[in-house]
Amino acid sequence: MNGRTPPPRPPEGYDPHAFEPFAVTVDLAVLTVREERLHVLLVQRAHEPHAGEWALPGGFVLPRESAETAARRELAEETGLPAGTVAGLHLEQLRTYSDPDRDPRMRVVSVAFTALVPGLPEPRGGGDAAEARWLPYGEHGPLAFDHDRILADARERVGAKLEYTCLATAFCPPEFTLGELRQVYETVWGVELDRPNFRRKVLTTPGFVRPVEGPPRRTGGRGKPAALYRAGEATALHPPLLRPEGRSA
Amino acid sequence: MNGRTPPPRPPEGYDPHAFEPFAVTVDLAVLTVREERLHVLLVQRAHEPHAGEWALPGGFVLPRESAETAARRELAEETGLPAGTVAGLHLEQLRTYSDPDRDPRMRVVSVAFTALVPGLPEPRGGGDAAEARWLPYGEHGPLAFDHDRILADARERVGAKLEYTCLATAFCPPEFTLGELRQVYETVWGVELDRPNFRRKVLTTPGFVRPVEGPPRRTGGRGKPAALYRAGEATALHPPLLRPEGRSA
DNA sequence: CGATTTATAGTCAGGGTGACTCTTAAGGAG
DNA sequence: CTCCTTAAGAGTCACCCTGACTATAAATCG
Repeated sequence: MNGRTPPPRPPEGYDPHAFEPFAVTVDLAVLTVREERLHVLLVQRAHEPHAGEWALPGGFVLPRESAETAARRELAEETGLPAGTVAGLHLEQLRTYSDPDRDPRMRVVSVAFTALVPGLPEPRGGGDAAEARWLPYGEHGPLAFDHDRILADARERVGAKLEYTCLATAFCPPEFTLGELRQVYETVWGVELDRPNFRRKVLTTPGFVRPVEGPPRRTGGRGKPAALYRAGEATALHPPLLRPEGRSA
Repeated sequence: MNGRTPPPRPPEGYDPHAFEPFAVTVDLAVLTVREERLHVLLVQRAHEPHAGEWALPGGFVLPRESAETAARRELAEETGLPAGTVAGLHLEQLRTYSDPDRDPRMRVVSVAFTALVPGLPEPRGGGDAAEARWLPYGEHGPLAFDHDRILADARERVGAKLEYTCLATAFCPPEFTLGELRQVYETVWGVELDRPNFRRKVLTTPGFVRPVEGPPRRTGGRGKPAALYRAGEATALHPPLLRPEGRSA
């Protein structure tokens, strides 16, 4: 904003229709961990341009919406999740992409968000998407527009945030085992972590997780049953949980 | 972006003038360390709304500009710095503010940037600003629009980035002493750091700083002359340099 | 049943950090 | 000139966190 007079070209006053308008959209990089792999929610575009290609879900910001509101609305529309569930999801602004040529039709500025979801509600492909699916990160052809870059930025941001926040619990269901939590780190970072050391770090960080009363649960698979935990009240991680080698995969 | 059809209301096709447009602006939180205090570059608004009030510098994104380009252009215009100097400055996208009511005139979405500058070129108040000045952080009345929030977000972001990046050198002139570098941390974080420990940490982090050949320089004030350093090639800090107590001032 | 897999407990050495002391080299006050 | 103040820079020491590693318990699978 700013009370500046509008841009010199075109030079008129404040008539909203007097100069070339910008369209504002949101794009969503929705990530989840599924079958020990990082997955992304993608939609197949129904219209030109880039019809038939895969893209991040998203859409236009409505006249009376903030970008955050629009992002939650689009997320609910595209995934078919009930609005109540979407309201509780971790949604974070990533950055804004404003290259003048990023959309061939007109000037479109897009505010990108990152969403981390635990369960895997199979999407329904509502709205303008021909189809919506979870695809393993990296196992999709080039995405439409500049979505490959947005997605890469999202993954990098999430990987970095795992180091110094308690964000990893956002990938897990309400009750989870330490093994599941460790899986999140290993999947996003693309590394293997030492089980006992990871356990010690998580349990000695106050407020990271809270144990759940009651009997342990069988993971359904092999191995000794693991205790269940819930996300704690802490949001930051001091000291941080650094990934093994400076950079991620 | 997204090839979605434009929003249902108004429901037309892709005629850029057919629906209510958004204006897109940039706002700049330009920070520096001056006389052992954090300072912000502010401008006094010349026009309504909020005429006469202090605000962050910024302005409209032009039709063929990206937000980053617009931010550098506005920074040069408002501060009077030569374009070459501005090109080398550290400029980073903070986040985008899109509340529907943040500007009373029309729908304005603003991409906020944070800039860190070393020296203190006294600004000239060009452009639409009645005046431009460096003001100590916090010692300014409420700012126009939602600029107080933007500024607070910028300070928090910068404080966090000092922990795990080499960003602090962006506050320093090309050649600086470790005392000046330490001042940056102390000023932004609002804490006192142990001199020997800070020195050890900086010097043992590969690529953080590089010593400058030649004689040491007198700081002009009292105390033993300090050796000079330049910024190194490293950008990340592994392990990080954590502030004493979880949160900043 | 034994092999495998995973959870969980525990040990141990090394590195980084916080707290601290000491010396050196400037400027300022008398 | 001398003493005091200030800050740079060198060095010590103990503690905590971490990575590497071993061991045990409890489940599934063949």
